Amino acid sequence: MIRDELTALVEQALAAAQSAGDLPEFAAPEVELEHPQRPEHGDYSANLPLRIQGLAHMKAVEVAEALRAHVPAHEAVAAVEVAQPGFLNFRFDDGWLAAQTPVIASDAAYGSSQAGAGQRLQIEYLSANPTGPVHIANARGGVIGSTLASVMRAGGYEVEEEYYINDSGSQAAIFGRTLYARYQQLFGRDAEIPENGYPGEYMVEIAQVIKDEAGDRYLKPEGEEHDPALDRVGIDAMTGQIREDLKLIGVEYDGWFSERTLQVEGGPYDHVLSELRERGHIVERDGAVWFASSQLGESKDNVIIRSDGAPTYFATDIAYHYDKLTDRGFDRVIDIWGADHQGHVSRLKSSLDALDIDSERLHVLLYQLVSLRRGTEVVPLSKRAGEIITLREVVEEVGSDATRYFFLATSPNSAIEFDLELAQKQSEENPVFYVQYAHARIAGVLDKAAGEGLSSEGADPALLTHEAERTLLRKLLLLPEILEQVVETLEPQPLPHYAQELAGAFHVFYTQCRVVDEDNEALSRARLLLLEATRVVLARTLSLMGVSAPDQM
RNA sequence: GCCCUCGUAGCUCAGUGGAUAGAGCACUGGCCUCCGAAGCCAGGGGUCGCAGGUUCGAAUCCUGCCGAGGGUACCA
Repeated sequence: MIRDELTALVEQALAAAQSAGDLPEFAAPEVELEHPQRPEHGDYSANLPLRIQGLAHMKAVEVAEALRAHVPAHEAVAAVEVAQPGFLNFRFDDGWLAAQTPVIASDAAYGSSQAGAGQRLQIEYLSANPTGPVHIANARGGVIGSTLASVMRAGGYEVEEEYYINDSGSQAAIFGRTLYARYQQLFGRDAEIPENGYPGEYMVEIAQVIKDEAGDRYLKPEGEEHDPALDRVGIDAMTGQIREDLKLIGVEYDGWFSERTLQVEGGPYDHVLSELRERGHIVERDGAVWFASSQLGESKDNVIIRSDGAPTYFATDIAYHYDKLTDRGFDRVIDIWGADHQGHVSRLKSSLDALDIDSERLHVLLYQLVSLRRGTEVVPLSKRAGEIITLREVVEEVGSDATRYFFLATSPNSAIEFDLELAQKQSEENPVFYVQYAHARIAGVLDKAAGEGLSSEGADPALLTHEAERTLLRKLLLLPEILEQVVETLEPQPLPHYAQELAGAFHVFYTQCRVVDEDNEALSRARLLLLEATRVVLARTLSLMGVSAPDQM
């Protein structure tokens, strides 16, 4: 991308200035260019002179002058200027800028890179317990995860998206007991929902579906334990519903991984346990088996097998990550978790290190929790509370595009509040429509032009000299940098903000520059080309966010 | 108590070492005989929680304090 080329110019200027004796020899920090806020400061700015003034024992402005004298010529650069208190500013050449239009317009994958080429990356996200429907707070992880997956693919990674199904353990057991109670009730028995069970109505619906399909196959004599096969049927039904609900917001996985399969004889769970035991990381105490994590600098030990013989979530999670990072051979794994799992990060990483797996290959991205409100009233989110606001309900009211945009535009580090009462209103005011409207407008103009027999064929981009045209072009050139930033920080929020800026630049252009003009066909063709380039970048940005790019609204 | 995250315009939030801190919503005023007014233009509104420190330069980094959310289970 252009920024890297200009960065190289500064590095070359430094080396040349030093070898010419205009600057003393010293090891300089890495050169980084930034975008000045004010247009009069140019398109890119290097603060290197300010950072090395001490090393050079010179005033920053003098350093900048020495560098400027050695900056090699470049087709994209019209001017290199020194500004107080010691910046080195670069200004684009208008001809070069305009010439980027056809390059962008013809590259549907504009902004892609090969940063992750040859690396297999797994992103695991959402993975809500399959003990109830997906609710709106779960959706935040789904939107972040699916967007990151798209962006990482654009960054050259080979990406697999996975949902980890917690189908064993105590929550699954309680789910099974609740389901059996509901199932029995359908046969007229006076069964009670267990304490800490799942009282929601959806359990009745699942029981009904099972009864419709299997009749009384799972009905045992009163007082007898229920058939564990019922649990699996129930979990499968719930998982199927989750899968369908997530499609509503454009979340689809490459794989669904069952926690239970880790525990087969001789599987990852057995292996990890014996491996940890051999390496001396296991202690037994109070009838339970512990991972001796305090020896590894953790604040405490952690139970991995409870005194009732059942593995904890932590134990199977070690096995799960072992499986991903060794057996399945991913180079990197990204887990996206709600902040309520924050305490789990450090002990999981320490367990991987204990198994000689470099825990740096695992990135856990935490997002702060979503709270729900209806007006001034706080709505509880727990599945074990009666009321559940499902993702499906919210999406049907607010729409997938507005929901995704809402979750993408805020930093994962900020807790957010979803107000159901304002959801509809907020959706109408959602900036996503501002962006989509830009896309629809472009489609409309291209359509009109085609109707009049006009196209961008043979366009001369050098005619794009209007201030609004150049501003728009400058925005188009930013996409590669935005994608690189998301790949590096694993935070998606630059995408929607960029989309909004780009749409804004387009709307200004549209207001000031008439595209289809019978009296000036050459200019019309050039502007149509600019529209095509803008459409490529807008559509690409929206597509990476999982938001639709409509031709009409 | 200890650990993690947050505190920026009336509201919702961007901005994580640069030059005069931004956007959307809300508010005030203006712009459609002309490609979509879901748009554009102009305006008001800020001690960037508080106090120190580091730096040529701090909303951004460090320390302390205040406030909010989360964690600190033989739940997941």
